[in-house]
Amino acid sequence: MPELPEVETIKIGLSKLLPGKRVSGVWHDWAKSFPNAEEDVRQFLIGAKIVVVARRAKVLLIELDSKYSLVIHLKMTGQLVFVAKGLAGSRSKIADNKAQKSLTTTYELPSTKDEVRFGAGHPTDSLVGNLPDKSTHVIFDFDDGSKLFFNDQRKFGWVRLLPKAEVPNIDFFKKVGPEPLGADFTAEQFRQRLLRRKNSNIKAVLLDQTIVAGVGNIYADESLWAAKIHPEALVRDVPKTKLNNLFIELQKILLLSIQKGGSTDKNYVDAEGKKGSYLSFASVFRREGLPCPRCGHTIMKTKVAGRGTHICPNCQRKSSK
DNA sequence: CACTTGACCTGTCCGC
DNA sequence: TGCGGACAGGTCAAGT
Repeated sequence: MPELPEVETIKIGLSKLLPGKRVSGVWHDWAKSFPNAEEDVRQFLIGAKIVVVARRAKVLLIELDSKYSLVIHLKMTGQLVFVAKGLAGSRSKIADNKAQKSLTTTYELPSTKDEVRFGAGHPTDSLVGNLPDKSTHVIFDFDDGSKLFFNDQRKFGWVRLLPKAEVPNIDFFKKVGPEPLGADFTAEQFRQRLLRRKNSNIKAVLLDQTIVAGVGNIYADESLWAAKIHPEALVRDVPKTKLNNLFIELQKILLLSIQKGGSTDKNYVDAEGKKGSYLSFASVFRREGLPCPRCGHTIMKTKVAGRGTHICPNCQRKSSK
């Protein structure tokens, strides 16, 4: 679920917390979460100091003062939570936590759907003190006693330690498209890139990371609603003015979401374990059955490009001029 | 080659 | 109450 605004929020948070800290230990319990942990990590990670935290698309980059960087993808349910000295559970508690299910419920996030949607304000629930839990798969220890937890309920996400020079050469970075909020990215470029897949439905194209980076299901649905485009419309059939408008709306939505700390549906939290409040501003996402904020028609949920898709059937006509 | 579907995972929710 | 199955959706691999 972390899309561009969520990963950006984590980046902003970690940028205030991590630089200057030196890695003093690393633990992991799931090989796929940290594929090169066994051979390289202790040798190349321990003792290194964090220099800078950056983001590209939905990927986080933690640059070290050695020739290595940590490259992290949270995929659907990944979390990266920083906990200051003394506030986290001890590492020896992991076994207990994992063995005793009851312990994991102590921190369980409330079902955020209602709370976020109906406006409890910016939620401040924190995981501090309850980590690690059974979704914790990697722990970094720092020299000042603080820790960084990589949690992932579904184990789709991963952490990699790569030589800095190799980072731009991994398949994902070679193929990924431009940043939608990049200073030099224009509506014209956006339109031309979408037209590379002019025979596909526009939602599939927005989700295609090689066309534009960082857009996932939430912001695809929200931006298509804002621009009044049906998600199944073929790119070639969408008028130029609407594609230009889609660019503007997408940028506005991404910026608003970053400002609100991202979207928390179930799992996402920021670097300090706090949830984001963007979903309370969402117009269609996870709002099926509720009235469209623009015209009052009932929002429908369908499936497009293999994804759950939310539309206003009145605002977003399939055969719109 | 363009495009779609399946696999990776596990917690949650729905119907029986 | 319990259980099976559908569902969630980012990305890569495999299939059409």
